[in-house]
Amino acid sequence: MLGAVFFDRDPRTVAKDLVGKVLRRRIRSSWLSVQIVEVEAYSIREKGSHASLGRTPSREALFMPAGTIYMYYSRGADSLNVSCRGAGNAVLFKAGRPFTDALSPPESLDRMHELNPGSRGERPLERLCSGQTLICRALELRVVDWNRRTFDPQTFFVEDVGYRPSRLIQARRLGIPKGRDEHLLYRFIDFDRVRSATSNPMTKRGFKEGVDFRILSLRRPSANARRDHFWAKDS
DNA sequence: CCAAAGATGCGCT
DNA sequence: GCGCATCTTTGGG
Repeated sequence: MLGAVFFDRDPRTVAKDLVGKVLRRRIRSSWLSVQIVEVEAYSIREKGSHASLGRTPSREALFMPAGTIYMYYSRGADSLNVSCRGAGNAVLFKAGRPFTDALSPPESLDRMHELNPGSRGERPLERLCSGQTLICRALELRVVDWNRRTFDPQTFFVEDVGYRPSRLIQARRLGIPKGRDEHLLYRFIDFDRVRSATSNPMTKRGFKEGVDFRILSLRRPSANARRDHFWAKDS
């Protein structure tokens, strides 16, 4: 299980490292699993974040220690975040892909389809968790149960299963109104699994490489050199 | 009251 | 495959 130490870092670093990790959720006796495909980072220092709107009871989790679950309800559905280093900083889980292994056998997929049925027939497996609220539906995660709580190895946690993406797409975040730091490239998508992401920045009309998105290769040259290069243009 | 880190269907290019 | 209207439910002004 990834603990507080994992989340006690810059939310952009946490977001990048979360791509490929697996959400584990126990419903009664069966474990449901979703591998993370897309994540967004939010900082209190920019206007896209909920934290920048002020500290209120419903946003309190954002200001609690790194690793605290922040859930909110908007437009008829729940969304999942985790607080990171720096009061008000967090990552938002945007999309994932159903995952099976010894802990979550193929039958677990049936349970997820039940929890998140399509309005017209069963969803394609590849699109079952391709949205922030779809993840929450498929894993039965709700604000009343999980907001302000921490991960728990008995019922809900994040696991490193050893998967390492070869490339990430770094892009603008979704749903950020104009003037709210919408240009920041704080969204990260597994290049090889973009079909399970909310949308594909590379094929979006009007999106230009180097402005609206960029490709990060995660081959193994100096991690520090990479990081400096990637973030050199941030304010 | 109404905007909100959204999702869906339907119509189009 | 994309854009836009429409549906959604709650917290906060």
